[in-house]
Amino acid sequence: MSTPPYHHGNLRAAVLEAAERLLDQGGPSALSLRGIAREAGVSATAPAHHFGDLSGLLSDLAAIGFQRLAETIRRAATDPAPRAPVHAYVRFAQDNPGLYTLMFRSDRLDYRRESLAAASQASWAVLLRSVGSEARMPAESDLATLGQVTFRWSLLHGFCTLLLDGQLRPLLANPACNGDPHVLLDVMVPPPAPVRPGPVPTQAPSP
Amino acid sequence: MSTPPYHHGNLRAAVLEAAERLLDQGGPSALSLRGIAREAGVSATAPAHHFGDLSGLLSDLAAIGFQRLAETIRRAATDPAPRAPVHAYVRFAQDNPGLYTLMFRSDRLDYRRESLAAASQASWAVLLRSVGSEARMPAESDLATLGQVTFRWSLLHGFCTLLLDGQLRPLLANPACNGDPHVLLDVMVPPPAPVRPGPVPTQAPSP
DNA sequence: GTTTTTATCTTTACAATGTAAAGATTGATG
DNA sequence: CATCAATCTTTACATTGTAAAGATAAAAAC
Repeated sequence: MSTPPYHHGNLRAAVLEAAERLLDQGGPSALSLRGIAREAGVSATAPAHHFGDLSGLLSDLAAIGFQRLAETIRRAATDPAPRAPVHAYVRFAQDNPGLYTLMFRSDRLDYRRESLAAASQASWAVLLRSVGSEARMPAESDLATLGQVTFRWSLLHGFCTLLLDGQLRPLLANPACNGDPHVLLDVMVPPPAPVRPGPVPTQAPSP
Repeated sequence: MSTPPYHHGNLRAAVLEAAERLLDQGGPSALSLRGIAREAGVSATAPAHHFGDLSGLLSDLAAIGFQRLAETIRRAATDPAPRAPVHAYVRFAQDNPGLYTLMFRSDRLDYRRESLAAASQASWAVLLRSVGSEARMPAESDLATLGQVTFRWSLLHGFCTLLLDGQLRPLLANPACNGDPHVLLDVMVPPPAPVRPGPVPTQAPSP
């Protein structure tokens, strides 16, 4: 058997893959710099050269998560079913519980990182477009649009967070749910969900 | 100056207070078993005898948080303003960011703990009552009630999580918000919010 | 083609953490 | 008073993040 070469070649990608593997197995708490290096088959301090420190590595991983989530929503938006994006969002969280949790654990991330800031901002564009806004940044929108965006994201993110945290288990134990979160999701999400602009039925009037 | 007595007296309460002090200062990531012991002025392994391990200590602290949150909602429910509980919930998260974050970080908590399980279950009762249900457990409710509960909690929890995580900063930077999350909250929360049962306007019909 | 530089990876080292085990102290119990 | 049990301390060990210095090899310079 040949010893591995001193220079890995593309350790950066290998480390991110190793990290995601551990993330899928043991959740965010299983992500240690040394553990990831071990999984990737390199020395304990090798990743530091590529990512700076642990929060740098996790931030790049979270950035990948935001990119994938945005892509998932973008793709689901082409589905004729009006609530396809909603279910796609939740399914993303279900399919990638560790990654989704990591993405919103700001104490382990560094939002000054270029990669994470860009990916996060790109998610905003997708979100704004989903409520019919042409703006690319929330700062350029009017209050009603902000309300819609906040409403949508809060509802979905809250649901996913509670779900992954196990807080919805008592609800899902109810026979009417049959253990399926999407049943709960269907009775929770307000029905019309206009994709294109127009009057906002579930919105409060301006004070 | 007299040396402190070998037996503290009520170290349990002192440790919890020390923990909350550190939590308020540095967030959940500042909570280490040794650091808490240091803050309480005892040896590093003293808390272990009262709480077992770190997750035990944090679980008891989170349980206190759930009790306080439930009490906050209960008190706000007597306010004539229909949306008082909503604002009270968000204000609780704003006033206790570390505690609120800890309460929903399941990877550091142990829900098999009596204290935490009881406090969490008590929160359910309050939540169910807020939508007019008489049930004390979600398992006893019908699907429509579950939908309402899930809707309310997801929306509020999602908003608070995003807020504390800093994800709403781009929105709050919008001049219309004036940096106040409650402005955003007001345009987000659906208006009628019936406290007592009746037809549910923002709810989807059964499929 | 040889030398120098630079990026990449390893080894070593150190402080901090969680927790297990054993010992010290003290209030309670008989 | 003697014994016990609860409480707290000391000691010890494996693990972590990360800084510093050394080894290796690819790339660049000549």
